Amino acid sequence: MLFRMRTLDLPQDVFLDIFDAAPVRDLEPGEVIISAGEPATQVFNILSGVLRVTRTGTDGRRQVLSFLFRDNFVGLTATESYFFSVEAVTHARVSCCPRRQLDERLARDPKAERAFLNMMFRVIEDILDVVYSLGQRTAIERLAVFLLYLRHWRRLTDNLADDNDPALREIQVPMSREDIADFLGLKKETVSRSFRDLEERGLIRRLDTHRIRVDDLKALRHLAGIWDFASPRRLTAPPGQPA
Amino acid sequence: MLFRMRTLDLPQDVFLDIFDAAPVRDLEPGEVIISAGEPATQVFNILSGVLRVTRTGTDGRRQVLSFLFRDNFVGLTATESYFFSVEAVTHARVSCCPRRQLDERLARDPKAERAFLNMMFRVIEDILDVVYSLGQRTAIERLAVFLLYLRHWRRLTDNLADDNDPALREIQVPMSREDIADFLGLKKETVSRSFRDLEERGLIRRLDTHRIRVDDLKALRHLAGIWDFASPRRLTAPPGQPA
DNA sequence: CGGCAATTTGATATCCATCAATCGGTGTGG
DNA sequence: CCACACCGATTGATGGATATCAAATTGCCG
Repeated sequence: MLFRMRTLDLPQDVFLDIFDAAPVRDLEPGEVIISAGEPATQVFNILSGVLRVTRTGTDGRRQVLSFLFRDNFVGLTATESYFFSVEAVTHARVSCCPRRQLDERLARDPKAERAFLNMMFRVIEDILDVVYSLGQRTAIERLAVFLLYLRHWRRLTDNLADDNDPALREIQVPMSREDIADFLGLKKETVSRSFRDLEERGLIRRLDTHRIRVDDLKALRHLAGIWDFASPRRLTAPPGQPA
Repeated sequence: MLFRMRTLDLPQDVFLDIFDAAPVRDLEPGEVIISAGEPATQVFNILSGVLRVTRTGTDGRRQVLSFLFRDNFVGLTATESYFFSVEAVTHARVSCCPRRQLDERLARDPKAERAFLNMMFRVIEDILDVVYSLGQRTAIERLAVFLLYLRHWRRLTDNLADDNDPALREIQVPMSREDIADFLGLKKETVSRSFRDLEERGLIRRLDTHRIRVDDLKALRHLAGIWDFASPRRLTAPPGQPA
């Protein structure tokens, strides 16, 4: 499915080398690389840009299952066909590898398979966070979590080890309000209003549609009920940090 | 995390034999076998009964992440400690195995590891169904999906290969309204009202609190927007069935 | 600068939550 | 066996959060 390959704290790239020789594809915003229902023959590794994984019901309701960032990958399924679609949100570069090749690699190399398995656990834990958000959190709380999620991925893609790095005072929001809404189980108008609420409460400042300045990170984290997305996930401030 | 070990269509029990010699524990309703935060030292295989996997926020909001049925198992995590709790819903029997033993088994036996990996994919797909439900479906639709989900598990635990088996006209609902609510992201009163709505629409009949008769399975499936939970998951009726 | 699409904002409607009362089954003690 | 108490479920009345519909504004691209 969708994988998180990059973390600040784990050895990585244990099997990403299958993508080394793979062809690279450049994607325009909106371009589709996986369509629900097609045979699942390829896996992709994201080199740059942001993509979205979606599932759309017969009545047109769409759920964004995940966004994909650098070094994430998609495409592996238990079934013979994809049950989700994947499209570019921004300009993006992905490398494409036949699924068979990954299968063989995993079958041949126990270490790779083990690494893969561990990442599956991470993925499950990530998705369960989403389940908790959708089930229990209010609109503004979901948005707070989402902003921290974007901040987290910015940290990973840009290799910013320091949580206080000044670059992290601004959060890049590459996707549309509608994408955010479909990810958070809300409507785009509600997302807009929740941004305004966060701004009125003094937690953030909207610089423009796709750039948010964080004015009160502590309060944002408190509202989100989560400290960060690093693993192990912290529900409270790490020791040494002001709670 | 939480695993689906039993399906109607896949070879199974590839590595469940580690549980053969494991000690068995009998659980009273409400009894806890895993507490969030504890070191993740054990894995469990459910022999009978129903359990729930929950995650509770610091403010007391609780999300039921999953229910567990026969031949499901729980306990493996990417982290050193559990980030969820597991309690018995009904009387239940589980067999308990040191996590280390499972780890070693998977490390030693590539076939087991591969089977494990495949089931992880199933789990992810199941959870993504939940994500879609929580994000896009209304209360009554979520309940319709939930009833089909219980029906599906009844089929698996009782080995009812025939989808039209008369035993499946009644759905057993072992958990409380509050458990259902916390699973579906609703409140218990809303669950009650949605049951009544389904009854007023003629789709079901409440025989008693924990037994539901299905009067119009086709309509229930249509409302749920899903045909069944078998894999590959069908969004429409299988060929040969009346749509 | 003009025009289109995305976003924001406003007014209202709907769905679900909340608060409160009643119902119904179960177990206990008289 | 019945009265009572307790707990979960149901139902009712009301409130609040989010959706919907519509308009105004902003941003973006030619």
